[in-house]
Amino acid sequence: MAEKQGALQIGEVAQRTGVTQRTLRFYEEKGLLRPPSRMDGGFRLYSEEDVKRVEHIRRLQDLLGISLAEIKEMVDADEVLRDLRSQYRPESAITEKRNQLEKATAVTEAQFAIVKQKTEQMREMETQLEERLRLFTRWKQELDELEKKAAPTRG
Amino acid sequence: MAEKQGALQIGEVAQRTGVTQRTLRFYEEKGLLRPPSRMDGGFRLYSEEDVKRVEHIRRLQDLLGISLAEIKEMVDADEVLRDLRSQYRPESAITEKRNQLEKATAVTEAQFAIVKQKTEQMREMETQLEERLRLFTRWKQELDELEKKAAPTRG
DNA sequence: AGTAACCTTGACGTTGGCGTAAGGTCGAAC
DNA sequence: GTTCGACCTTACGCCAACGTCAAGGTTACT
Repeated sequence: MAEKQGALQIGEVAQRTGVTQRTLRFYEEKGLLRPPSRMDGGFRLYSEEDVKRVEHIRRLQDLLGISLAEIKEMVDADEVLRDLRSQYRPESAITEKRNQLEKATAVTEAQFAIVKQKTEQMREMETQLEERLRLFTRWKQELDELEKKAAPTRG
Repeated sequence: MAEKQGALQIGEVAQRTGVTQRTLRFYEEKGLLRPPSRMDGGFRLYSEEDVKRVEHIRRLQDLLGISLAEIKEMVDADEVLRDLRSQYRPESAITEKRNQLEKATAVTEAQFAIVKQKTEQMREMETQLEERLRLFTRWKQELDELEKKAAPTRG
């Protein structure tokens, strides 16, 4: 029997996600990744879900440019989400579920607000740059005409 | 005679931009801000343009989440832009101007590409979060109905 | 001329996000 | 049963982006 079906060692995860092994252990240390299962010898065994998680973390880092502490909060919210999804059957403790759901909603709404605002500002910056590019091409044309006047039909 | 009309000391700039004086000196040190003029005693005197610049730097930091080194490149490009704008008269050295213009265009296009890509990804993230929120509200409704069935018309 | 508020440079401290050995263990193959 | 690459923990190192004194000079006002 294999340790686990289709489990990945840290090296493979590192390759596939583009981060270093150090980074993976670091994320685990900081609570961004749940401690993965281990082989008998102690080697870490990651799942495909873990890979997705790492990619998600990196996207947040790259796009939002926020700290790992903040990312941890977001990712913890995702964890709540998974919990809700998995044990959606047991009808016990409905009020607790509702609480979790409320909390997850709140966190997600906060994220959404941030992302929305940033998206808007990004759009503004985009149009600004676009305008600048147009300005440049106009200037180039002006330069062209200046040169024509200065040296008309030479050669 | 005032040292300069409407010039600002470092404290005022700090207040207006929301950064510390240390940060302003730091940016100057790193070449992100041109060394401002000084009073006789050595006090820094900033212009309104400098204020805009600081705000721009912070926007880039916040929105794009990139390093100050990268921001410096962008801001340097802006400087070229200003140069072009100001000495747009002298018709000497047209080819040099064209060169600068080409360079500025290239840099701006690179920035634009980055910003465009990030904007797109942000939009994706935005819609993902939106969907998640919808999912949550659906779940809440389901919970409501579950409760109705479990305890019908009580009280 | 005194003084409070503001500024100067210099230098060391801090925090986040990892990098990089050092020394030992594990796993598979030969 | 040894070899060898992948992995383990521990721990110190490093850079960016400032924070935080310290010791003094400047300005403006009275």
